[in-house]
Amino acid sequence: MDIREIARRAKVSTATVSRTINRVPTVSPALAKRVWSVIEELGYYPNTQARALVSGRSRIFGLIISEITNPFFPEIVQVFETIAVQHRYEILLTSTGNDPTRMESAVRRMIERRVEGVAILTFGMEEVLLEDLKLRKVPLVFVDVGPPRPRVSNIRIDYLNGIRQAVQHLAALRHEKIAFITGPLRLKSAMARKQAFLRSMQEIGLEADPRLVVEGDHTMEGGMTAFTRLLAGPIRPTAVLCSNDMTAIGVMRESHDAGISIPRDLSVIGFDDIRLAQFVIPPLTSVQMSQPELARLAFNALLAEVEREVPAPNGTDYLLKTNLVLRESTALISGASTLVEKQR
Amino acid sequence: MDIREIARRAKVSTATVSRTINRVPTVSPALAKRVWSVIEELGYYPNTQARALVSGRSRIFGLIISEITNPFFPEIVQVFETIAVQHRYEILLTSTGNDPTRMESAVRRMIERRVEGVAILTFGMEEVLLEDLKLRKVPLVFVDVGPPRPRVSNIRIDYLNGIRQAVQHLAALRHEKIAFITGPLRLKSAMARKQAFLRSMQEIGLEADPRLVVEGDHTMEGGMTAFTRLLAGPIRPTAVLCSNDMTAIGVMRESHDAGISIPRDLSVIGFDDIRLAQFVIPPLTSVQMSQPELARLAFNALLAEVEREVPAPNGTDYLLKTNLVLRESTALISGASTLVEKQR
DNA sequence: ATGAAAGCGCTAACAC
DNA sequence: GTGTTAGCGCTTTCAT
Repeated sequence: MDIREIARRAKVSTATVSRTINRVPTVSPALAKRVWSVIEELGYYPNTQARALVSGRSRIFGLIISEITNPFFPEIVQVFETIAVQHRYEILLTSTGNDPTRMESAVRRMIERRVEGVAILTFGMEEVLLEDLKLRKVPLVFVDVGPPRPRVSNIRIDYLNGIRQAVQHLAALRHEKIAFITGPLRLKSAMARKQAFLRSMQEIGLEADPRLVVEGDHTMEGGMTAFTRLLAGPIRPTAVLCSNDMTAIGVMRESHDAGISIPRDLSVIGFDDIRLAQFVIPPLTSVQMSQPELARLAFNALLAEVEREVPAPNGTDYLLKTNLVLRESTALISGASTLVEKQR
Repeated sequence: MDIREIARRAKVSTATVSRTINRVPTVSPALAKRVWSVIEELGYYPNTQARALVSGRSRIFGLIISEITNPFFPEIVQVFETIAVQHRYEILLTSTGNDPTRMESAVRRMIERRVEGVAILTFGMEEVLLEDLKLRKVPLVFVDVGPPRPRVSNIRIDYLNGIRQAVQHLAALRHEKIAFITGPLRLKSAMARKQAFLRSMQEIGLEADPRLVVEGDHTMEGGMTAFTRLLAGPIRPTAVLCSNDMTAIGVMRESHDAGISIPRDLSVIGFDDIRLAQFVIPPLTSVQMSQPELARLAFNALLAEVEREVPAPNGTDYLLKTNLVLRESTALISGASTLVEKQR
């Protein structure tokens, strides 16, 4: 069953059927009605590959993330997909696991399917592997790390805002010995978080003791290890700020095993505000980097680029703010029972 | 750049280029080499839509799940995708949120893209909405609920095996007042779990008190509510088995708020063994329904159906076992310090 | 073993 | 307004 079959039965040309389906306004209502009724009757659905072939538009966007099993990403995927469907786009999803081989194969698949744009939300720096896409002038959107080029957009994260709030929140609770567990420092995003922490401490005249800044790797296990090192060190922190939520969850886990009660003995703050942060016990205070918002920005960046006639010479920048969300993992240093009130 | 360009530069016909790309063995090595080198040089990638159009094979499978943000699904998506890529398939992913409208739109999109098969892993019963797919003889694979039809396969879950292990584990720890929090009972999978619980209790001569069986909805909030109802009831359970992990996490959360210590005062067991089960405090003992295995079965079912010449009249059944995974949320009823040893 | 050519299902330019 | 028709980029007979 194809467009000709419909044309025959509706006694019109294939062009009219095509116009009807694409809602071209010049089709007379009478004919349109006849065509639609045949379409309904036969349960006809146009063939996307054929449409894509002739129109030169696949209506597919690529979405590259690190790992769908990393709790940071599912919500991004969900929102991205929802918006895509609303705009009649399909998405080609790939988890690369930061494996260059998989990244390469993802790029090949995307080119073969002729994606109209790709969002690279890995926070990594596999930029080189994307040469093939750039060559083809496929619109790209990165987080923080995209090069200044036409058709390459960037979502800039304002790490400082939320981290400053976190530090000031801890300071307000009388904490001074505040530790920071970083992410893998080869990641620009991890480095930026660390810098934001140091700066925030300095701003309020607190010294960020180098012995209280240890490197993690953004996993729960990494958080556990890092916290163990912290405990073994010369200074016992009363609060610890983590470069992401999984790290913070590792700290909570390790604290529990070590008999340290949160928030009574130790205040903990995460970063990202993944959903899981609400589920742990106690619910984790975290610096929110809105995943829905990130997904929305990424999609809109691609869509804007696709629709733009003349691309900006250095791409476009978008800004994503971060904000502290208070829950129950922080308290006054005294260890008194005064818990910080829940925000929600 | 297209296949003609390659043909021209390699001084062969487009047919030869096509054969080379598709590794048809009759192409002479000399020509093949020439063709490949032109392909490399120009960075040519064949256009998938054109191939799909002429070959009639899209090399796309649909994957329908409830919600990617439900921690049960990310690993399934990950494994399904990985296997798909290995077989040069792409996947069209949809979260329906059990919303019939979204289900309908998903089906339409999948037909328009001419998917070669669809895995429906929603544990729901939106079967009616899939009529259009069945009409087109698209291979389908369900969990438990697929009708006996050609080209419709089923993955049958052996709920009893794991739930029996869970009940016997609790019994071995001297628990007798064992509660069960069900899922939404309109779901066949939730009903099957409940039945498995009742039967397991009966098998070992324990009475499943109806007042200890309450309905939840497979969410954390539902687990909290259900457990509250349990606490308000006439009998105080010493152990609670939950229809899924999120429910169990709700119970843990509520227990924490109520000052009930797990596993000292209450043993808790979940179902599904999502990754999150390892992250909560204490790590949750759970009945594992292997998500990688489920994904693998689903993919292979579709692939087998695509490659089968003559479909089995009533589809094919596959079996997925369940097994108890011991962690730290269960203990002897005495409340003594004897913790069950970790399995890993 | 290789090439010429038909055609997959659709859109869009052009003609009326 | 509506129809005719030439492709979109590829695979696949059918000749040779």
